Amino acid sequence: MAQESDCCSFFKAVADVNRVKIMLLLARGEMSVSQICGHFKMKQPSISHHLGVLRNAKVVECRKEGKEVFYRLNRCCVDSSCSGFMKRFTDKAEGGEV
Amino acid sequence: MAQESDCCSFFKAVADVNRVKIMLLLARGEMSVSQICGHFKMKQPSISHHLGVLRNAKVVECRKEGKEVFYRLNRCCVDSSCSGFMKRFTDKAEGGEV
DNA sequence: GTATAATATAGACAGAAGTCTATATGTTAT
DNA sequence: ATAACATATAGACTTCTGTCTATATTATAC
Repeated sequence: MAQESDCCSFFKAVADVNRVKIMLLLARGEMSVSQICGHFKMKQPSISHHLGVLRNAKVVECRKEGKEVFYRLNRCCVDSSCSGFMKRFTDKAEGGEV
Repeated sequence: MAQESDCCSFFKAVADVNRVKIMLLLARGEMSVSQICGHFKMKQPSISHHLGVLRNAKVVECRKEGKEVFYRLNRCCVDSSCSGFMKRFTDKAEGGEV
């Protein structure tokens, strides 16, 4: 099925405290990078790095407006990844090959 | 709330392909360490290491029987961690402090 | 054009994490 | 007590990851 890498890209993205904090911020609404930076001690490049990880994992999406980039949470990704993951452990069909 | 560390211990545990594979195996039922080893190329100490990570995160539980240790999946942990995590992003109350 | 601002990228570095070999611990059998 | 087996732990090594500084990129303003 080779689905582990996908599932893991989500979970790896979410396995960092600062990234979860960013996600919680974005859960309140769209935010520019500098606005996000305002909530952390980390430097801007570190924030950009985390946003990149979240973006690659489809956990957040962004849109450009002028010189700013606005990020928003992709709740669908969070929900489907979590739900899908749970399901894998109740679905008896899986586990045949590992 | 300082809940991030807990949530992250689960997600860190789950953010590794081999650990997810172990979990999928255990979803089929209780298994001894050597049985688990039989499904991987990794050496036994590596398996034990991963089991330790999963155990610390409460993702699996174990019981000793003679010289063998049987591990089983703690579905409750998986479900509550995933559900709880999803909830944090729909619950508007959170996000006040980060 | 140059300057300034917002974000991303590159590279260095430290610390975390995964895998290995070797060994310790604990359990059963002889 | 000794041996054999199952599992865990310790330590070394390598790779991955998070953070930083410095710089590149892109957009606006002058």
